[in-house]
Amino acid sequence: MNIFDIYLEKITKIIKSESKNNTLKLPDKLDSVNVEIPPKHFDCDVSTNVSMVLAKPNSINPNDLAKKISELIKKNDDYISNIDVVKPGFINIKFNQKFWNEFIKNVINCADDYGKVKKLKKNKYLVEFVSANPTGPLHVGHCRGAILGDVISNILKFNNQEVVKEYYVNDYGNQIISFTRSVYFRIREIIYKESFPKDKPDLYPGDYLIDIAKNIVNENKDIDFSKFEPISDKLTKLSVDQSLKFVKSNLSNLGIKHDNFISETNIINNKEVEKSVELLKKKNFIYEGKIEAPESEKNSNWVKRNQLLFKSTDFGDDKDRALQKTDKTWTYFAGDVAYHNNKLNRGFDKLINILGADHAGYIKRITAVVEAISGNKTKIKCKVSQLVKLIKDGKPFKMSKRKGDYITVEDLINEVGKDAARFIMLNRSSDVELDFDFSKVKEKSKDNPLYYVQYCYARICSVFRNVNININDKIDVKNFNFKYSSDEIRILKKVSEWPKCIEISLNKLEPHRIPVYLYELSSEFHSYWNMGKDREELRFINKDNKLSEDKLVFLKIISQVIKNGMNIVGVDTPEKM
RNA sequence: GCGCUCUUAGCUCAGCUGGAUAGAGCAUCGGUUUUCUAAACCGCAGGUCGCAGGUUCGAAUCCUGCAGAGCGCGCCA
Repeated sequence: MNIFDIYLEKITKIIKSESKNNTLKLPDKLDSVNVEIPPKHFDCDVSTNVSMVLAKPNSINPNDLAKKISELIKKNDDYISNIDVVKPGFINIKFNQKFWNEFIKNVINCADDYGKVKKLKKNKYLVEFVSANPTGPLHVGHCRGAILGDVISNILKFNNQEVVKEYYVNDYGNQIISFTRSVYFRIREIIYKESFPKDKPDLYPGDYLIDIAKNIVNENKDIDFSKFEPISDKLTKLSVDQSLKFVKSNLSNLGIKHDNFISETNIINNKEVEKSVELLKKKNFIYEGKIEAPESEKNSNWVKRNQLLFKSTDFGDDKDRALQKTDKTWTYFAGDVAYHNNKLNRGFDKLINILGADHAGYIKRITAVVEAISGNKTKIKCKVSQLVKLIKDGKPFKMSKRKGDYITVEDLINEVGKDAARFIMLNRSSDVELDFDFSKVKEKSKDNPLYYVQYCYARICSVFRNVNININDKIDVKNFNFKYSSDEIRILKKVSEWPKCIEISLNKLEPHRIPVYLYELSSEFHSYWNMGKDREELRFINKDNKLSEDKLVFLKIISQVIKNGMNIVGVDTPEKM
């Protein structure tokens, strides 16, 4: 039940019917008419700008028009206790007890579904996220994008959308060759006691390669490791598999599970690149040509060469993009073209890619590919997760690949826990760089928004515990008739904003709104709780050690919203803290 | 040089896709526990929404220009 939508519908109906009677002129579009949350200092529950939008086409003062429309709204509506017209022409509506009764019954009946966007067309989504190179465990930088993608998927699923979560494995190209060679040297270290060549810059030095090498040696007694060349393909596959084991375990520590892992090598071996290039050629988006040196290469020995290019400039990209190297192998981009063609062939309605800030420059060419192949039928939305600045002991902490100052996801989870990592990483808009302060995240206080929200839930649970009622029991509210004070209604208003929070998070793919909202709701609740210290009538449990029906239902719906929200964020709601 | 993102209180950030007197937390200072969980609450103070124009009845929000910060710009992936 989204009370803002309900009243927007109602108001739209009223003005349309007035327009039919020729008593009101409407503009071409009614998009800008809205029903919103009024600022705090007004004593009302919802407000609308309808008269300001309609004033101009009717050449009438918005205040006068507001008076006329507010009369029409109030007529035949016995849920309104008061309706005001305020300064520029806002109409402010205050609801009566009957309204809040209906509202509460509705929330109780919706239960786990409360907040879902109604009348939403069911779409098939593909969310691609993380897709980090399979050359080692995930580090903290990957973490934010991972959580962002996971929670965006949760929001979509909460709204009954079909979602496939996918990880694209870049197991092809030069980096993987270096990686495999590094593993090979580690294997020689184990078997032939040769020390690892530390001076070669193209090798991966990390200690985790030792574990990978050990596992490979132990699990493949039949392989002859004496020479690299004969086993290179096999070793590549084994190394990537081992590496992905780390990655999957990291993700699972974060509470994340992908549905698919798609291998770039498979895509290339299946000739999907050739097929995609053929397709684009037919559509006239591919040609042979030369590209200019980038600005950063102006002074180097850049050589212009003829090569296969994709016309991404047709779609607003800075330059056309190369598909093939001189040695005729495919570029990374070519593989990605094929991968996106593959996505499109699987019949998704919408594609979502979560990228790290360092890959933002890639967005234009990939949206260009999707547009070119699908003929603009399937939309792709790329979300960028900005950098995470680590702060330890009040100082910025720079990560480098050198041993020792490299924080992995595992380190992070060990230090702060899955829930704190998820909640804190989500608590900010993904467009903004995030300060991640280790000491603060571990703190069990108000400084830590996770505990603040969880504590709210735990407090509610403790009330239920004290009166021996199971918080998860269903409540039959059919015959209830509640009476709430203005302090309680203030919280109910916040509860009524939940569907709106979900709707915006969904439309804009901005999960940070959920933790922000949950914090605000919790704040209202903690505030109310403390009022009970001075005013006995505001306590939940009365003198006879009973919980009134009013309070029971009141607590129930707050806990319900917190639970629904925390489920989406993917963190626990402990009943005791 | 070009592209993307950002700039709101001393610090870290929200701000509902254009609304009303711009909101939180931290830090500072002061107060609240014989009472349902003080991991909490209450109060004081703090603002030229980077700057300059424009669109509009109305701009922190949209457009243009400028300044600053970050990231990126390969036949790497």
